[in-house]
Amino acid sequence: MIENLVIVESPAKAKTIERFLGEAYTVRSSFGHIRDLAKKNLGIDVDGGFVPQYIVPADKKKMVKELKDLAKKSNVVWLATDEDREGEAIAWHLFEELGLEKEKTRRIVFHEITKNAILDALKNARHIDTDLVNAQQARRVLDRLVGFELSPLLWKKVKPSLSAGRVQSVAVKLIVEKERNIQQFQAKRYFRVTGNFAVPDGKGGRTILKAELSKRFDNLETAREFLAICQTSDFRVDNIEKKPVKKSPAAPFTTSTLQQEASRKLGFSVNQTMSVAQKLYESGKITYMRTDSVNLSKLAIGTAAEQIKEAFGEEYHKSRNFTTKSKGAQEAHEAIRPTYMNQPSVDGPRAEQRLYELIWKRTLASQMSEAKLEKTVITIMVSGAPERFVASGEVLKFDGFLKVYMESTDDEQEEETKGLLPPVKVDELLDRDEIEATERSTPQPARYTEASLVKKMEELGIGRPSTYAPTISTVQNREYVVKENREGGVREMVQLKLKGDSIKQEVINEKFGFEKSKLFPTDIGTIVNDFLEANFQNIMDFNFTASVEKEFDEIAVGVVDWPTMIERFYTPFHEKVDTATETSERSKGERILGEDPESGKPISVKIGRFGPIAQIGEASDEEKPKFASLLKGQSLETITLEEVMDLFRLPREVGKFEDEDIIISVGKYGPYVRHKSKFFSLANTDDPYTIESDRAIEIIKEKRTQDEKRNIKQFDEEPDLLILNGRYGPYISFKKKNYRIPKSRKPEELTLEECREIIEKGGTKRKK
DNA sequence: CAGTGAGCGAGCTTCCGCTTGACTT
Repeated sequence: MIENLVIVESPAKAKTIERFLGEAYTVRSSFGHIRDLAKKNLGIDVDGGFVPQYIVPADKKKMVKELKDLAKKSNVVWLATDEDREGEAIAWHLFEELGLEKEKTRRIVFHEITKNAILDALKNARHIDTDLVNAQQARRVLDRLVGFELSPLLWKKVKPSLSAGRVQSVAVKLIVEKERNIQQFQAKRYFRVTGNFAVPDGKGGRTILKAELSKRFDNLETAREFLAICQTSDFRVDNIEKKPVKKSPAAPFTTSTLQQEASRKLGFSVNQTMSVAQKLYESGKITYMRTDSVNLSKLAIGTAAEQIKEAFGEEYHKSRNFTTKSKGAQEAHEAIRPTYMNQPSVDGPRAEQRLYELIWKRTLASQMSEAKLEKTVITIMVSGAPERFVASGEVLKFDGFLKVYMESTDDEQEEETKGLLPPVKVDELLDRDEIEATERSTPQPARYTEASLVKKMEELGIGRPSTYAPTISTVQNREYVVKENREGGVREMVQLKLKGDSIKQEVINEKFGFEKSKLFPTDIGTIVNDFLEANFQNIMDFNFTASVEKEFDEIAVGVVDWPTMIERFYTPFHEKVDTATETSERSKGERILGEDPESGKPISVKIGRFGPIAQIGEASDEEKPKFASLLKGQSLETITLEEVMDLFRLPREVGKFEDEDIIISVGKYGPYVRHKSKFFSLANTDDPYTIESDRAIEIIKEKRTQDEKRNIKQFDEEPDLLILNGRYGPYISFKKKNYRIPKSRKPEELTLEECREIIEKGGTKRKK
């Protein structure tokens, strides 16, 4: 017999709790949800009042049976799943599936994994909250209905295997809309004027006071006029204003803010952040990493305080409690923090060390004093013009939390570092050193990174901490969105410089528009988005989730009956699905761009069977149309007639090498050189339209030497058998199959006999 | 691994939110 069986969601949590509770308690985990809707026929009896059909997935059966056996032998079963909608539902599914008896079952919750919190929870047991469970059932059923009715519609109207859903479709919409904003964006040019003034530094030397003109000029003429006035003007200090400024630390990490900061400071993808955090959590170094709470336990606040006072002194400490601002936060856990605040660093892989350090610093800083700065603003009058120059500087009076941590921003605008300003007095006349008017361009809207998309989704209340990373993977796996780098362009900017008595004009080449690891919509993503927008406006509305969440809340407090709410949503929704099935055309994103000057046939672009293509002529023509695939980075929406005509210039023959033709073309994996029926990829910097034979031969030779390095060894008597160097180290390749080489052997010393032996044994087999 | 773009039809794809493994040759 077992006295007490406690069931939590996570095995790492189970281990910790078992330690706190002692021998009278057996602690197990459910590994999240144990049941889900059946996949066949929606898994919902729509006509019978939306009755869900739950099943235990195959990979959970063994675990559920084990729990069931343990539960039978237990006097009391404590359901200690998370205190939120999903956690309550997991408790209920456990109750149902394990066949628990009400008198022997207790529902308990805790928000932090500390001994006191757990002991406290045991004293405050309650029953399962059926209303809250119903709110979860409504959420689950709604998501299934939306996902499993919209996706098949897309298979019919766009392309097989596509998907749509309450969360992913809105995430794609954000990216599509951003791209369109950028396409429509009209940059404005303007002139920014800066002045350098020489000031005695009080030690016999001179120092420079940098200031910016409060006005920007729209064009070169007005900027030049102003500089001409400056030529003969005096510059006098008009006003000096000093004021104290305080900076406060950011709240401790949630999943979303951790993903953002790890992206900005460490360059991690959201997936990478989560898997590294998972490792830290499993080894007991940090608290749970999927959370929307900024709350810290009393224990953490206490140990942080000790740590701060000891390391930096009393004046650096300020205890704070943060409250969450994010929509729909359920706060079932603590913020993400180190388990032990007195450990500034940990052992382990570099990525774990770095992420841990980030978490430690952020948590510590959140309990530290504000930084105190003194901000100084100096205004300078120009005798010949009404405009004024303004110089501003900041001096750190007390560093406070900045001693350990400073939050980064997504803003890419270069902020000039402003330090201490030189000592000047009101009415002092300044020596003009140099005045510059530099042409600038208003910045285009910033494309999303993975992390900034998560931030936006959190703001809209779309998705949960456990789904941000998987959703971002889904939209990329479906090829709605691609993450990539894109080359920018170069533009000419005019600069005017007034130095001494002369004004010089110069043209500067400025790079712009370079994008690194940004999210771009694909043609399919755009077409699916437009199709959904045209037919399901309500689901694509950014407020859809927020408004259904309100209804789930009403179910959770018992005001609304859940099948009624679902019925209200489903009836009009299903009608729209039916209408779209019958009336909408297949969406191919077709655009007609013009006529082929040679044949007079129409030139168009659309989505073909294998992706975006350009086409000359129509399928109904006597002669078959000519086709060419679009290149990477080109899109149906923005490609021009000129660019399409270029596509038909491939494949090109550029010459001969070793008596065989060299052919340039573009395939599924980008531009390539073909020679002796072998393929060689072009580099990013090579242009398939202009590349000549010399460069093509160079590419062929480069690839050949590379292949030699890949080949470790081969045998004349058995040409099919190769010892190669691959992604996971050396291996044997034989008749299209690969075999692992035992670690104890040096690959270059293997004989043919030994290789055959390894093949015979089948290498190391995959374990099942 | 790279060229394709006819047509038919069977069988399959898909959601969100909880959780961890698996593991490449």
